[in-house]
Amino acid sequence: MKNNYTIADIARLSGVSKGTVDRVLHKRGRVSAQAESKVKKVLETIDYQPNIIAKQLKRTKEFRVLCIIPNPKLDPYWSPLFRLVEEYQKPNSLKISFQFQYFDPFNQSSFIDLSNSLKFDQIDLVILTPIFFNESIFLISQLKRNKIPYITFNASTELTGGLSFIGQNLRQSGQLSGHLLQLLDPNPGTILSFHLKEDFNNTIHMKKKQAGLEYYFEKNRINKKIISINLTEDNLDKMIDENIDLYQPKGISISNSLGHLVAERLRVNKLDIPFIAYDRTEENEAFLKSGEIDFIIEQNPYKQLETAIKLAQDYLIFENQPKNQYEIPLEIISKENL
Amino acid sequence: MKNNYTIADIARLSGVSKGTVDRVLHKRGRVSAQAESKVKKVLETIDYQPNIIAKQLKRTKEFRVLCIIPNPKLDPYWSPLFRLVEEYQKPNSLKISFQFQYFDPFNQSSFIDLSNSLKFDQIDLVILTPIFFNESIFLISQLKRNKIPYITFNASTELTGGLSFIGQNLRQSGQLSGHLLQLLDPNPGTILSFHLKEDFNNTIHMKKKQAGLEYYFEKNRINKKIISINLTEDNLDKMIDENIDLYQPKGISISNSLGHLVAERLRVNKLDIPFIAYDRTEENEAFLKSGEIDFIIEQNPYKQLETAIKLAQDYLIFENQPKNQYEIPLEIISKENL
DNA sequence: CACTTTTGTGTGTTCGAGCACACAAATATA
DNA sequence: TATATTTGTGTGCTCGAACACACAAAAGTG
Repeated sequence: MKNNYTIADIARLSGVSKGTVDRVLHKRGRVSAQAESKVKKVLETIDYQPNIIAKQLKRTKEFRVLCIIPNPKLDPYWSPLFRLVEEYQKPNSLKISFQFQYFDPFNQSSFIDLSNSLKFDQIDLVILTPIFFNESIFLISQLKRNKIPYITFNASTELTGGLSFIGQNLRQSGQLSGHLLQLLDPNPGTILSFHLKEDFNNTIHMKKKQAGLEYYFEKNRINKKIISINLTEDNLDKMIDENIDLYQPKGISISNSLGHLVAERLRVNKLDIPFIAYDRTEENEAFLKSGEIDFIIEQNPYKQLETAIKLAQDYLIFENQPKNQYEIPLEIISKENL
Repeated sequence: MKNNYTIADIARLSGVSKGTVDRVLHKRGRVSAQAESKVKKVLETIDYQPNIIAKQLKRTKEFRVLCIIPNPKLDPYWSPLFRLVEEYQKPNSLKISFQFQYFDPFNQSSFIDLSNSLKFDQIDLVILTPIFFNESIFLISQLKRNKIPYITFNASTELTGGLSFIGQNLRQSGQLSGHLLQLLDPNPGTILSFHLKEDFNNTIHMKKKQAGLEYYFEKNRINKKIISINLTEDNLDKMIDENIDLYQPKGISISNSLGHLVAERLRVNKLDIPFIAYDRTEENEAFLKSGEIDFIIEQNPYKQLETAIKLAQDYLIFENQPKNQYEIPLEIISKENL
């Protein structure tokens, strides 16, 4: 059961030189049929696992990882990523460099511009957040053409071919949101589902959460009507007020991290409507404390990107194939466990 | 900002040989005052980070990690650990070996026996589950005496000195349990908190969960009375029935993974009482589906041990000091997101 | 003063994989 | 048959840290 055979061991066991063993292992030709069979016979009896440490020491080329992420400055949801950017930008002795490129999470054309400006010459792996559906598909097709492995996080594209996806089951999070709303007010009525400042049809996470929310009430045959409202205009406050006034909802959910905008209206209008928000931003936490927000469903983008980076290192250095998908559990935050 | 200085670089820059640089770096003496100051001057201007890969290649000694965990065969809660045991027992090229030692999670004397039989001669790191408070303290004091770094997971001992702890905030999970029970039935009344087959006073996780549960109702001034019931006898079924009958509770919680034993009684007696169970065992999942269990709070011991193992490797090989604590988020499982 | 011991310094080898290179033997081409 | 080319094989160097070893110069001892 003991291991740790080296190329020199194999050479000795098969009666050839380590150069020949190396040629057999890497299929580089220049080996006679006899020599090859001798080596292969030995390889069958032992379990040879090359020493990755030695392999990495020999490597002179630096691996380059490109991270395409939303600008942490433009959305509090993404701001925790800053710490990771700082940590992984400094040089290390592992011969892996990380390069970060930002786009505006509220503006798809900034994602397009970034995609077009990218050069994949010397990139060994890409980590990206495909929050814009169509544009991500284009970018990913480019990666495939260039045969660059990629890891997605936070949102999935339903496209196979990536090395790994790290994130939550968004549909499930929608269901969870529905369940919590139902617990908070079991009476029949209307649920308002707000989609703020984003293009609902092209932003994957919104669609999936919405689908999960609807599925929950449908599957459990609960007498509640879900009204989905997209607001991209400037006078958000007024629109939110009007919709709440119109529908008199028994519960409110929101699909991105801007819940505080809705909570603010609840506070101003002194309304006590069950409200589930997403993401642990400072603003949302404040409204959770003061009671306008009943639960926050936290997605932990920091942990997602951290996992992606660790997987990338593990893949490049130790040649460990990651699992297809890693689910970061949803955290449910209430006033009590803040 | 570029890095990757080698010992040879430093030798050249300071006008001495790499042997001398090495002696300065490792404080092994045999260096003249002049030579030392020359080398130190260079070290101050550059940011030398030794190449860990080369360091590890040179290492001949195998690191030995001892994992002291509950026997996965004796409790369904721990059974997922089997996969990890299998995966990490096979040899790798990293010169780290993992050794697993089991104790019975329902029997503290088995933990004592195991503790006494351990030899720490050639152990470089210990990973353990300190579910028995007093006995763990003794074991940990031994580890400290032998200066063996250790990582705890699943339960914490409140003792400092460990490398890292991986687990959940148990107190918080008790609060969460209380919150969910409150949502399921907001009326005043009694909550039964069962502690089955375990010594309440010596099992940390039970105490902490209980404290969290009580704190939730206290802090929010909710008119509910918490009754804590310890059952270690054989005729559990009868005792559970009697207590439910006596107190007519508005909600039930349990502090370990044996919730299915209570759920079974709810089914037999056709009772519809809100019930929060812990841990995603097969039995619990079945009762979640059929409705006796309303929520399962999952602690994911697999992910905990996996994290502990990864941290151990990272610490030994790459000399990365882990954070003091890693929280694995609690997962809330309901019928909808099973 | 002759010697032993200590101090200081540089050189060289090892870990294991990977590859360049030297060089013989076997074919191919003139 | 003489020369050129291909095929097959082994040797040896490299990556960077760590440490053994050789060996000088300096200091200590009789």
